[in-house]
Amino acid sequence: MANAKWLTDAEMRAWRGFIRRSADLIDIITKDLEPFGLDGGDYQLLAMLSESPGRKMKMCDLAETLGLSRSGLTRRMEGVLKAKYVSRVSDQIDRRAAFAQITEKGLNLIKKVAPHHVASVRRHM
Amino acid sequence: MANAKWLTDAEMRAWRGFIRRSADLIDIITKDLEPFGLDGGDYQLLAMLSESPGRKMKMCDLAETLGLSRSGLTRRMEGVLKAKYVSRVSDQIDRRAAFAQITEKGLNLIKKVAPHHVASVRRHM
DNA sequence: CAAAACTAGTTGCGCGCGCAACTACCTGGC
DNA sequence: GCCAGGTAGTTGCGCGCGCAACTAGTTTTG
Repeated sequence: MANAKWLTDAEMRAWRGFIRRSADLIDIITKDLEPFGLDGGDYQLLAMLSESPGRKMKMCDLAETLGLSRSGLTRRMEGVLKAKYVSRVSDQIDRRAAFAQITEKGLNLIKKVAPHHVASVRRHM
Repeated sequence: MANAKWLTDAEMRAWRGFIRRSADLIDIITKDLEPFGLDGGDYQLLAMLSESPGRKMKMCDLAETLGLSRSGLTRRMEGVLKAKYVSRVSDQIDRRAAFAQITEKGLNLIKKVAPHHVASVRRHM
């Protein structure tokens, strides 16, 4: 069991390092988005929409792909809706559902920000 | 630039995958600690103290190693203090400072939880 | 020494998130 | 058709965190 314990210690150090570095990395890259008035969540949201067919996604699918709860997405939408980067489009077939659609303004922003963001990711990885 | 763009897309997928998987992984492993009444932050705190000389650390050093702000650590301490897993010890030399010292109860807990946690990390990595 | 600059820890506040409860709508069994 | 059960989205609430401001104690500078 001494051997197993040694392995465990080494793995734990790796694990802790992973936790710390992941958090720090996300933090740094988020800060690089600040000058554009975005945070990491906004960026991911706009990026997903900009690459989706029709520039739109159903709310629940978007929440899923962003790793958010439905309520979390509702709140996150508040910001990008108010900034007119995204608009809501109701689904004519399923009247419960709604789409989030990126606007021209949002599209222009993401096109402008993307190179900086990519450079930031590449620089810090 | 087409080539650069292709690389960028591939890297962005990797980056997004990394973000998602990191978050999911931490989430899963945190949930595996719930049966013991701990979350990931409590575990890291107790683990750090249990391995420190004298079973104690200065608050500000502890905050640093845990990747927390000083205020964040103050709040996190509330839980483990109330549960009597950690006690506060004031520094006789620098009277501004305080130590967090893990108790026998906390030490017993971390010894009991560690194997499960390690197994959880190894299983999900 | 005294005054200024710094440091350790706490507190008030706001943010982003998940969970649970709710409304509105759709769907499947009878 | 009708009602039970499921699903999309919103809202109330609480949690954990960082930032800024504060207190109290320490170090530096003149």
